[in-house]
Amino acid sequence: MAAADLATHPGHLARRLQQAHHLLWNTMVSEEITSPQFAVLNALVAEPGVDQRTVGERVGLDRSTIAEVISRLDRRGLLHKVRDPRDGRRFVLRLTDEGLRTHRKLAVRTARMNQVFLAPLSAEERTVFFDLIRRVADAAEGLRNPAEPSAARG
Amino acid sequence: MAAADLATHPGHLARRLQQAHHLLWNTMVSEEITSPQFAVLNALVAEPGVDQRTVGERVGLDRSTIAEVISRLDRRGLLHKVRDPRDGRRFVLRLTDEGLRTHRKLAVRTARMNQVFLAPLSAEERTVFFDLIRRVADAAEGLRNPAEPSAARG
DNA sequence: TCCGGTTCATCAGTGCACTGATAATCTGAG
DNA sequence: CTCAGATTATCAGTGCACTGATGAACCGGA
Repeated sequence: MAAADLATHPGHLARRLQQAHHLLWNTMVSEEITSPQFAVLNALVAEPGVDQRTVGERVGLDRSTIAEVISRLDRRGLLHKVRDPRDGRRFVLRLTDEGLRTHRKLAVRTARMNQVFLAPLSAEERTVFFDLIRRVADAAEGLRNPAEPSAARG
Repeated sequence: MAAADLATHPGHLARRLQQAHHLLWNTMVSEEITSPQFAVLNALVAEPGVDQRTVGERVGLDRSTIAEVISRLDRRGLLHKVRDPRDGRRFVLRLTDEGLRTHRKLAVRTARMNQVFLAPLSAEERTVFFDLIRRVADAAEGLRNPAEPSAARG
């Protein structure tokens, strides 16, 4: 078995794509707030008052990672984290004014960055790009929980 | 500015794609050797005796990360790292027999995993998938070093 | 009321990934 | 030969990401 060509390895391409994105993010969006952190702010704009686990589900982060991201946002004063009076296990999360301002500012820059990032592709290609990646990612995630609704479609 | 739909954010998709890959890798290839570690082994099969920096360049990892990955492979006895007698700054890297065996074994499993990973796509779509990702990643990396050979084609 | 099972959050451990600073080494100009 | 600048590797610091183990809280049934 000789050396393989990494250019045909989707895992390697996925990593390169993320690195490329990270590079653009740092230069065009923010050096303070990372992309996952923005995703959390965004999720809390859409659903104020949800708990940590739910936010993790929305943005695709596991329980440990989401805990760290949220604690950083908390330390920076971008969100509040208060115990749910109706369920002592949960924390209810809500953006502060500062968090809301930050989200607004970064949302604009993020849109600009996405334009630059996707500039090499035509409008059509972008649609395909999203579609293909989503299909591959969805399928792999589906393998994790092997068929929940067994009665859904015989 | 309301909440954005992350499904149209390439950065978010890139992260999800990598997570999906990580999941499959762990279950189908190895829990010990990670995908970046395999990439390093693979690079050393292709070019035995190169230095650390060059390997990093081949697999797309920066100087710090490649140093850590290599030190882990070294600790596991998968490669040798000896000072270059002709240049005291460098280390010459070479796979051990164990490293070679590991690469052979994982190369087979990696090929199988890639089949499963790409199963949702037709042969045509896979070509497009690779092409689109590569173009986006290349373009973003190109923005980092703005035009090296200024005299090449003026 | 108590008890078992589930859920939410945290902690410990490991590994990838980047930047900026530092030290050792090499190289070329003088 | 000597010094300045470039190159190679390391270290410190920060942050994402996962698993497995632990503890607190909830919920349903006996």
